[in-house]
Amino acid sequence: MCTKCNKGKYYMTTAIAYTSGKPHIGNTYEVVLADSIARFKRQEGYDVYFQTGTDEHGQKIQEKAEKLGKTPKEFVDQVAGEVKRIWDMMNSSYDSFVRTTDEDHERQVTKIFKKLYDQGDIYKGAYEGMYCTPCESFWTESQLVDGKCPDCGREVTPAKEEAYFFKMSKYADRLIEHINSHPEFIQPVSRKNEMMNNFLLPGLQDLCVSRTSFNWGVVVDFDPKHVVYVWLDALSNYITKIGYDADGNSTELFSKNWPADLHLIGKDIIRFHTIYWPIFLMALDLPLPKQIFGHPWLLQGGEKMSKSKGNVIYADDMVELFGVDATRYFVLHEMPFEHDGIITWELVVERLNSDLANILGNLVNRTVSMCNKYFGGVVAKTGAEEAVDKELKETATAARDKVKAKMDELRVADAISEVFTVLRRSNKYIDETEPWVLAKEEAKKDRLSEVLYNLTESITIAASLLHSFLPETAEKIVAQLSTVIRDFDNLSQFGLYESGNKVTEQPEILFARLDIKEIMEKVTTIREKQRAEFEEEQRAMGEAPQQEEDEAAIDIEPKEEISYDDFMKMQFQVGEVIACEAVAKSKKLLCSQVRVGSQVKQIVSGIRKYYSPEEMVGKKVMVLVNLKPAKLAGVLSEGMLLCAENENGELALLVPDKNMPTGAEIC
RNA sequence: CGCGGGAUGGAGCAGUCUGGAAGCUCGUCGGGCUCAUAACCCGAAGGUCGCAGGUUCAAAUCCUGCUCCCGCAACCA
Repeated sequence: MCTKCNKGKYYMTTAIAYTSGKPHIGNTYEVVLADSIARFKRQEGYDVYFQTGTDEHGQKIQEKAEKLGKTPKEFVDQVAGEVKRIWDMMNSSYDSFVRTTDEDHERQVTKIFKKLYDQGDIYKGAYEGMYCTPCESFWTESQLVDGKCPDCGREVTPAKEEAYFFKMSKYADRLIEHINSHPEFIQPVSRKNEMMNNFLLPGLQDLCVSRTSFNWGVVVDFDPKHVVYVWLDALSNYITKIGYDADGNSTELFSKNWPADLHLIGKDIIRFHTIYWPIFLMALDLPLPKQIFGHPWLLQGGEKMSKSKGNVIYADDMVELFGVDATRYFVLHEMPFEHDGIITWELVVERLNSDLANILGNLVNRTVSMCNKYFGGVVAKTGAEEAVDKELKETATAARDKVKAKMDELRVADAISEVFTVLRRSNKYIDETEPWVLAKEEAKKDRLSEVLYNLTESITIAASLLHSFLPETAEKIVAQLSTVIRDFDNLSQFGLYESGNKVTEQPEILFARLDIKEIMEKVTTIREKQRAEFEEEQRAMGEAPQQEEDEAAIDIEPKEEISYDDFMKMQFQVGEVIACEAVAKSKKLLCSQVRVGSQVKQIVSGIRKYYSPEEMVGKKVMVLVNLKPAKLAGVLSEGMLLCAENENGELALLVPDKNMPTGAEIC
C-alpha cells in the first residue's frame, strides 16, 4: 500500500544561517517549518532531499572573531556547531548540512566566479560612492543621514574602489517574464509586487560582487585581493553542495535534484532569492527553483529580538521549559502565513495548556484510561454502530486531504489546525456517547466497545497526521495505543485499527499543564543568565559592559583632539522654537523656526520620530548657530539642534538646566 | 506626492480577489458531565469591521480622501 518514492523527488532548502551568533527561536523557526514540510512530503511519498546549513563568510564575522581574539575559522566552527546542535535538538530531519567554509563549496564558488567572468557576465569596474574612512564603509546617497555616515555621523568623502560587477540588467527581462508567467514562484504572492515595483521594473543596477575591505571569504583566484561577495557565495550552496560542477562534471545527485522545488527563507532576504539568485542561475544556464517562500518573522511581543534589549528567546530555553514538540508546536502553529507572528512566554504557556495538554494529551489519556477501566485495555470493534458515529468518522477521514491542501499552500499553521479539528471532535464524541453511562449496563457493553474503538481509531489517524509536526509526540501516542504511524494512503479510511489490540496499561501524560507563575519565575532566571552572558561577551569583545537596563553607558569612537580655538570657532546659543512643522517630503525631518536672540533661524532636524511638531514649539534648545546652511530634503537648514543619542539611535534634545534667555551663549 | 503591507468584540487571527444575515482560537461569565491532566461538552455576554464620504436594494468586502502602525528603499549578510 505504501507509495513511498513514487511521487518523484522534492528538493528543498532553508536559508543557511549566518554564523554571527547563536540563532534565536525566530531563526530556529525556519528549520522547524522546513522540517515539517520535509516530513510531510516524505509521508506523502516524495523522495525528499532537505538541505540546510550555515553561511560563514563576511566582514561581520571577521570583525567579531577579531574582537574575540579568535581566528574567523575558530569562531565559525564554534557557531556552526551550535547551529547544528540546535537544529538536531529540534529534531530536524535534514539530509545535508552545508557550511560555506566547506572545501568543495569554496572550490565551486571560485569556479563559478571565474566562469561568469570568462563569459563576460562579471566585469571589473570601480565602485564609486561616499566613503566614511573611519568606518571603512561605502554608502549610497540615500543611506546617508543628513549627508553624513549613518553609522558614526561623520563626514563622508566621494571615493572610488576597484571592484567586480555582475551585469544584472542583461537578464532582467527574462526574469520579469519568468515571474509573470509563474505566479507560484514567489510566495506569498504579495511579495511579488514588492520585488517587481521596487527593483525589477525601475531597472536593475549592476551588482557589485566582490569586496576588498576584508578577506574572510572565497578568494577570487585570478585577482586575490578580492573576495567573492557573500551573497554570491552563500546562494551557491544550493547547487554546490548537491554536486554542481562549473566545468560540467556535476554529480547524479545534482541532476536528480536540481532545480530545487522549494527555497524556504525569511522575508528579509526575498530580494536576494527572487532576483539575484535566479539571475545567477540564468547566467550559469541552469533552470530556476520552482518556488521561493519568504516566511514572516516571529517577534517577541511585537518587537524584533535583540540581545541588547534582553528579549531574546532561544530554542534551548524553550526546550528546557516545554520540551521539543511543544516548542515545535508553538512556532508552527502561531505563525501566520503572511505577516509576523508574536511570541511571548505567556502565549506559549497558554497554547501549550489549551491545545497540547487539554485537547490532545487529555484526550489520549482519558481514552486509554477508559479502555483499561472497562475492557482491561482491549480495544475491539463490535459493529454496534449508532448515528452519532457518522460525524466523527467523517471528520477523521476527511482530515488527511484537508491537511494536504493546506500543506500544498505551505500553510502549515492551518494544516495543524485541521488535525486539531479531529481531536476536538473526538472530545465531543465522548460527551455525546457518555461511555461511563454505557458501562453501567451490561447490555450496552458492545456499544461501549465500539465507541472506544472509534475513539482509538480517530486518535490513530490524528496522530499519524501529526507526525510531520510533532514527531516524538505522534510516536508516543501510537505507542500508547499499541499501533504504528499509519501510511498516508490509508488515512482516509476508517477502521484499520486492529480489533482486539491491547493499549498500554499506564498511559503517560503527554503534556503536563503548566503554571504560568512558575514558568515566569524560571524565565526571570533565564533572563538574568542571558544578561550575564551578554555582558561577558561584550567584555570579551573589549567593549564596556552595559550598566543598568535603562541607563546604559555608551562609548563612541574617540575623535581627534581639538584646541580651545577650534572649540571657540563654534557658536552655540540657546534658541526658542517658535514654530515647527514636519517636512512633507521626508519621514524623519522636522523643520523648526528657532529664535536665537533677535534673529530667527530655520533648522531642519531628523527627530520626527521622537518629537511631534506641537511639543517642539516653546522648547528652549541648544543650537549650533554658525553651521554652514545646507538643504535637507529640499528645505534650507541654517543650523543644528543638539541632541543626545543612545545605542538605539533614539534622540533627546538638550535643553538648559535653568531658564535662560534665547540667544544666551553656550560656552 | 518613493514602494508595499496592515488596522475586525479583552488578546491573537480568518473573512476582502468573486458585495448578500460578522466567524475561529484563547480569555471572561453561566450551565452540564465525572472517563480524564481542576481537563471535556453546551450556552451567554462582548465588535459603529481605523476615520470620513461615495456607488448599490445591499459594503468588513468596491471607489475616493484621511489618520495611525509596520516593513523595504538596492555594497551593513
